[in-house]
Amino acid sequence: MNIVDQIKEKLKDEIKASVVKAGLAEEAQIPEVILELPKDKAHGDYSTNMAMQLARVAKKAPRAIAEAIIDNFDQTKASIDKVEIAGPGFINFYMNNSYLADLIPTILEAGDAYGETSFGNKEKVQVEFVSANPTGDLHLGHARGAAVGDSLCNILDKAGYDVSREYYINDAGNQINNLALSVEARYFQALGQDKEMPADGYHGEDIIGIGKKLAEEFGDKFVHVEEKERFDFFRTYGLKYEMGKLKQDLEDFRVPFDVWYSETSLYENGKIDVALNSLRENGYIYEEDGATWLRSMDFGDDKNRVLIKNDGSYTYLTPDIAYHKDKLERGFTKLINVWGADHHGYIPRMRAAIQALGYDRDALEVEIIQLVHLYKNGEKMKMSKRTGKAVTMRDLVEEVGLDATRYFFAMRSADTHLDFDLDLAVSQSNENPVYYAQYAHARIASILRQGKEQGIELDNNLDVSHITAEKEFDLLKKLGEFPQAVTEAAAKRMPHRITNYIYDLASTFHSFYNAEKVLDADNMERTKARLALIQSTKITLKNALHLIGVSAPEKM
RNA sequence: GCGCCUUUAGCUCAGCUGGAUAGAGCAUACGCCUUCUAAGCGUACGGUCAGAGGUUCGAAUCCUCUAAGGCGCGCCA
Repeated sequence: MNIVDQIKEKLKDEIKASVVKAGLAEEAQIPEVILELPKDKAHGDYSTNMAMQLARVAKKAPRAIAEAIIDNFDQTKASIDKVEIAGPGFINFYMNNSYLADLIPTILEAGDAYGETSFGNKEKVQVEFVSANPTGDLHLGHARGAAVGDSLCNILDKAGYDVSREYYINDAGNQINNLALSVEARYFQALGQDKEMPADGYHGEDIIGIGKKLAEEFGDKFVHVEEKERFDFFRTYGLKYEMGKLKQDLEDFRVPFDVWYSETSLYENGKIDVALNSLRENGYIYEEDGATWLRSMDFGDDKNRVLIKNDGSYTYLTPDIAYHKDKLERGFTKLINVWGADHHGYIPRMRAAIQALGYDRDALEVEIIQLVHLYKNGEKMKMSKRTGKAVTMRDLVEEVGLDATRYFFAMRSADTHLDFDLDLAVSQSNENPVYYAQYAHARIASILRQGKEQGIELDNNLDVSHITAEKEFDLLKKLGEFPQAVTEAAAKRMPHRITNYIYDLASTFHSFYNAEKVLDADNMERTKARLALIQSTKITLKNALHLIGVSAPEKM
């Protein structure tokens, strides 16, 4: 628990004590003390609505209750300068903020670890995201899912969860056969021969590339090979090629995975059969019209679902159920799936399946990523996977830059439709907030460099009592909020909270920078204290930026 | 038809557990570099929180209904 939390706890305890002392309510009747950070500075550093909450229990007017509370309040117990009653019955606390300076050594010592909390209690959480079919390039929607998923994992990790990041490889279904046929067609075409693309073929440029590559490497060798063998080769080759590209693209996007989970492996090790048997034993399976069905309606789905088609093959759902069963058997108590909006209808059946397997349906949580629309020259760009005209993640990063792309995706709440204005993101103007945040970091780095050149070193027994200016305390307060920002972003699964925090912190620093000078040869004590303050800011800013996969440059 | 998401300043979006006068950025207007990075800071302008009811000390926030836009509703994945 850091200094800020400690002060808040003291304040809460003293509020409760005052309520009891004033005879307003029994201890058990007191609701949890809510401390807010007032938006308006004139309302103090913290405020509570306790008096309003107690109005019913105490049968008194809120302002009278507030009077009674502060009459019994011991200010010395929580570093308080002044207490006031305001508005309908708010109690505003004005803190003696000198305690905040103690944050500096805490942050300097914690370094990269600053912001870590034990909120998650090491709970085993599995996050599955991206999981795009290996049949083409990653497009914008995947990029958003990758950015949000990765940021979420980083945040959960920081908040004390035990996180596994996983990618489910759909390497078994029909789409892979279509991939093989598409590769085959492109190969023939590269050789100048006529070959039509399959009806559900993949028209991406990457597949054309594979065809050319194979033609160059093998010439017309596969034209003369038997069809079955040829198909198998193209299937294996195409899959390997696509997966390799996919992994590279994600790595370049700063999105690492702990586990790449193959759908095919579920066929090979019999886990699908095990899952089906389990469902059957539990009595949630029946046969009809030559197919095998799951009674998902028993658990809130609006239809029952086919597991085995009348041609004997599985639907997409079946191996996925086996995969989720496997996740739970590996000891994860929370499964978070990050899905595109076009899959949201899939949630009830997956939840139902988990329940039918005998697990808690709420173990599965699905974060839906809404669609991304790309705008260029003020016009919406058409995106079609079929014609292969979709803008790929790689194109986007190349054009916009990695940091800006990651920041842009992390900036918005995932459940809103995102209009990605390409012209705006590409422009190196200050409209792009990533520069704003990075600039703050680079500015700090520059001051620290110059301090060093002037021979000013940070010593360990620094005296923080020279922190006295209002802008300094504003900055400290913001630094102290970081652990809570991480906790809240984790609890609510909202990475964009971190981006908001970053922006706030950068803004607070820029404001400080313009008001106060750090390096001052005439006041070496204060200079040292301020160097420590901005070093703390640098650490916090960098930690926060890394949570959303954005770099913190030393120079700009 | 049913389900999910969205609707807040001219534009793009925040808004925490229901809290005080709803906030940023961009755009517009005006200030601030002989001084640590002006990719910055400051001031001003800008609002029927889609609409209507309800809950209560108090609603952008919770509930119901309506409207608009998006997505989904396969023995596709």
